[in-house]
Amino acid sequence: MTNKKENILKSALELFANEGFNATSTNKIAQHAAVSEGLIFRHFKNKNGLLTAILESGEEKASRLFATILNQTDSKEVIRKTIELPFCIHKSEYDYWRLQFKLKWEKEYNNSKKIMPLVEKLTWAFSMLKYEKPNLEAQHLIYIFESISIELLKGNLDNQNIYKEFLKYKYTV
Amino acid sequence: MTNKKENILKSALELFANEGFNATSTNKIAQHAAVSEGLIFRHFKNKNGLLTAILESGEEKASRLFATILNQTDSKEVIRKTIELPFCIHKSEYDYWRLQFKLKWEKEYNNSKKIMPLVEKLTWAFSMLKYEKPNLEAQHLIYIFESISIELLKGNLDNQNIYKEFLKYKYTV
Amino acid sequence: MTNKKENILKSALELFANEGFNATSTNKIAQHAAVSEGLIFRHFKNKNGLLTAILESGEEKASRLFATILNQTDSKEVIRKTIELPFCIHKSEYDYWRLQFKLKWEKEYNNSKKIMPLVEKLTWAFSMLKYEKPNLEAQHLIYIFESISIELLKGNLDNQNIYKEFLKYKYTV
Amino acid sequence: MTNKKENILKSALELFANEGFNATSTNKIAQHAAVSEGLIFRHFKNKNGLLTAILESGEEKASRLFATILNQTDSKEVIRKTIELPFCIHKSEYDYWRLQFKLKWEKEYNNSKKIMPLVEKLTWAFSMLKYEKPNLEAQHLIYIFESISIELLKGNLDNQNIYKEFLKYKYTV
DNA sequence: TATGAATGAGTATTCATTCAT
DNA sequence: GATGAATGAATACTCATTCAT
Repeated sequence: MTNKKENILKSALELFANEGFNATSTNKIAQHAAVSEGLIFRHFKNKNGLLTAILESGEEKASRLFATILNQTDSKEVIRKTIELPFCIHKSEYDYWRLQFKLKWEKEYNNSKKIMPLVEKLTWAFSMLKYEKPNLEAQHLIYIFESISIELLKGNLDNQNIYKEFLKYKYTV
Repeated sequence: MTNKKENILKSALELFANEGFNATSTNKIAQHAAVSEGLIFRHFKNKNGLLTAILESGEEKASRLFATILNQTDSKEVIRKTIELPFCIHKSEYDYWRLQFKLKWEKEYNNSKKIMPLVEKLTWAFSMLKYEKPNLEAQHLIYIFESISIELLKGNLDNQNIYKEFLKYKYTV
Repeated sequence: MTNKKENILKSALELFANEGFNATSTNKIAQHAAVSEGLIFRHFKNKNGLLTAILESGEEKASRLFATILNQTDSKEVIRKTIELPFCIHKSEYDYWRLQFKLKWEKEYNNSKKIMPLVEKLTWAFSMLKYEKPNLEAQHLIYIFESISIELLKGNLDNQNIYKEFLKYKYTV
Repeated sequence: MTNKKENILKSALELFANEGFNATSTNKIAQHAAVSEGLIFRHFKNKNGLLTAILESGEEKASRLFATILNQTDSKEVIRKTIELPFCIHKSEYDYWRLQFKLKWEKEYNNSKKIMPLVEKLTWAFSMLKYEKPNLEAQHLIYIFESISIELLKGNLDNQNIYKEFLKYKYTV
């Protein structure tokens, strides 16, 4: 991938994540990436193509993140890793995830099915640990997981570490 | 308030909530409300003014919703009401709340302080019930509360009732 | 004439003179005059009608101004009065005259014929005073007259009094 | 400069000069120049930028015009050249100058200081010629100069040549 | 007489996209 | 691969004007 193409992807990600897809003009992206506006269309066909490219290039990242949990064989470890996951995301990837969460509000991009493997793994973990209603417990933890993520991505991290410990204590992991 | 003005407010709310603020043109709103585009600006000065008007007219609704919890004197009842709150919202008000949640992603509209009274009330409730870390428990429940709300507003209500009962059971309320 | 109608005329004159006819919206006039926009159209049919009304209501003023010169029987006095005329205009009438001068640049309103009687009177005066080319002298003085007027209306009155005396000295009047 | 950019400048100058800045819509300019409306904004940022570009591109023209007088070393020649200047302007530049004179009525564009060097040169010339009040004489001639210019630009050139000779005779130049 | 709601055409400007080079 | 000129449709917003009350 050429330097300029990558610049476009980076700039677009940053702008889409912070200002929103619709509020970001291709002109702004071009300026931010220091390339001509035409180049965006040469590389990505259109603005939506650019968004798709960003999302796809992040897909791998996302899979790798989940994989660390899905590969776990110890049930307690599955829960612990799930709780810790949002805190492990590197700041440099916040833009990508902020964009993902924003897009969830648009029907076309609401790919909530991606989290299903994690739900199933958690269900398995909770059933191993003899929780009464493992699937509801899994859903419960996912909800908490999502709220933490949102809070972190919005920059409200005040006492999140204390809360993380609180959670681990609650689940004795 | 004249009929047409109200039409504009209704149409705009619906469109902003479903398509997003930026993605909704004033022209589209006018057509949807069956009024001239100019009328929007005569009544609300500009597109942002229209958004503000929508938000303000919903403010009251929101306060009333929270009030039912904040007035509670029984600690268990506070928790039970909090869990049930998202399920009590009438479908006709979904648009308003969906808009609110979408806007939380824009810095200018992130009024996360509005929920503070509820956090405090929950802290009080948990401390009354001798929970070890009442403020963390409050934050915890708020997180769950927000995730449920998001899920409901997005239309994923499949087994939410079962989950609600699960939660009430968990908190023995 | 009702109070409100007069308010409209005054406000419109002020705004037309200072911001220009095209740059002044009827809305602005209405606000400035503290009346409803509709009233403007009730009284003057349309924006152009308002301009016409202003111009007509000033016509009389203008005629009276010129009359003081045209009635003169002493030739020297004619010249002296012509030189002094621009300086005699009351500040409160500057708006009217500024509007007049601005409109001269629009073909439709270029009524340069209004000054003809003055040209003729000056020609007469100069011929009485045995000037070689009285009609050219008249035209000459009119040019000076107009430049002074423009300068005064634009607010460049620095040393205009000295210049006035200089002129009177030049014409020995 | 591309062909189309120049077309825009030419069309805008013509329309601004004849119909006025406010009365000329960018749409009209685009049609007149046979380009898309968007191109105006790509080249000049906004309507005001277009005006500025026109004015700047004429600046040079103006300087060159004045220079022929300012470089003069013979005092009589200075006066003669000043009198003749308005008559030397080529018809093709009338639009530019008409625009300049119109804009003088708007505060933002009233650059009356540009004529100062000419005033000073004339003062010098009149003092060389032993006129009693050289600075007032300079101002006087400038006033005449401006009135002639206005008359010519408005198309009232009937007997202007006779008047020009009259002036030269008056100043014996 | 006076208001204020309402409109349709118009305004400057932006946008995503195309294309010749 | 990369640019920059060019476009047409859209955008938020303004305007003069009408009309029912």
